[in-house]
Amino acid sequence: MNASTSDFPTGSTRMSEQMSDALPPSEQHVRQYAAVRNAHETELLEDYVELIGDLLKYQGEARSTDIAARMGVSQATVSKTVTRLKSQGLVDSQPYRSLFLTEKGEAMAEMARRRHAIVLQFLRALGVSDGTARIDAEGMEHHVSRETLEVMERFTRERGRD
Amino acid sequence: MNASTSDFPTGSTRMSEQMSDALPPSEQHVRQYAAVRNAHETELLEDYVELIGDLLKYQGEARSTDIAARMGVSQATVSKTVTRLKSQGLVDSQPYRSLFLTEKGEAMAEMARRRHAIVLQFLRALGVSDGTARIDAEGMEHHVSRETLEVMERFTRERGRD
DNA sequence: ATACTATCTTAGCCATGGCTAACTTTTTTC
DNA sequence: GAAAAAAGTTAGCCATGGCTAAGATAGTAT
Repeated sequence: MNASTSDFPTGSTRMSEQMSDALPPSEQHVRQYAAVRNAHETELLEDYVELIGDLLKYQGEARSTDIAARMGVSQATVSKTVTRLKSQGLVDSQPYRSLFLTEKGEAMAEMARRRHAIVLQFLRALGVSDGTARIDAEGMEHHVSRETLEVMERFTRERGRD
Repeated sequence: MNASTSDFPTGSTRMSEQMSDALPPSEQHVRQYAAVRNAHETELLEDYVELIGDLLKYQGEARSTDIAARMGVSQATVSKTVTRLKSQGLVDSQPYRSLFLTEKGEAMAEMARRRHAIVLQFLRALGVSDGTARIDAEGMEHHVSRETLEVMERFTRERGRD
């Protein structure tokens, strides 16, 4: 099981002083859930594109095998997803050859990479251990708005760096 | 071709410094993605259970209509998901009647509610606006580990301006 | 009591994202 | 240069999470 589902800090939260647990107005509530569903749609594609970009950058090549190995997924699954990436104009490749990013894919990768880095550095600046920060950043990055990213960046700049 | 050899282009010994964008070792990378996939599995069920708990608490009843309206989803979708919740022993209900949480569902709801509150309060304490904090918290909450939650709690307690 | 309305369920569709198994192509090795 | 290994693809399975349309049940008004 996942740490984030089974574990919980034992300290009390004093949330009774705050309305944080009251139901938001319906329309706002809908927007929240819609935002989450929306993020989920692109999440996996962003992860692929980000990983492909990193592989190209650090290993010169992005092969399906490497992706499968790093994502912990079968090659067949990678193949299928890559088809989708190509149909969305994010990736370019010849059969049985290395993968490349289109301009659009490049832009998405760069955005994802930057966002990932901001979240990761923020968590570390906050005092979270490296291993945990990496895991949490991977999951959180797709759900952090522009505004929050800016706040995180500022925080890291001002108080960060141990 | 495949250079599974040097994942970490060396140079800096302190990878907490500037290595934030380098590829982590494969096994660690796999763990990161696995954690995300894992979180996704329970994410929706947690959201339902949390919402049902809130509805029971603040409206006395949890009807499919309310859930559909708040989640921005069709009643049919709610019906289907509730079937799954029941099969997992999280929810209890008679056909055409209000929904209730089992003990297990109650526990999950309580956990989700507290985690949600911690993340939300943390974001606000950080300086993120309320609307954005609500949206981001909804997406982030499922990906925040116990360790990070504790750090967030401490931060809110010490520097929080509620 | 009947009819209308709101709520809930079921059936059947689609896309996504996993998997295994079987096959093809490319690369390596001898 | 042929055989073996590795890499990539395709086909077909499954569960999830959306949807619409149609039917069943419950609640409310007349």
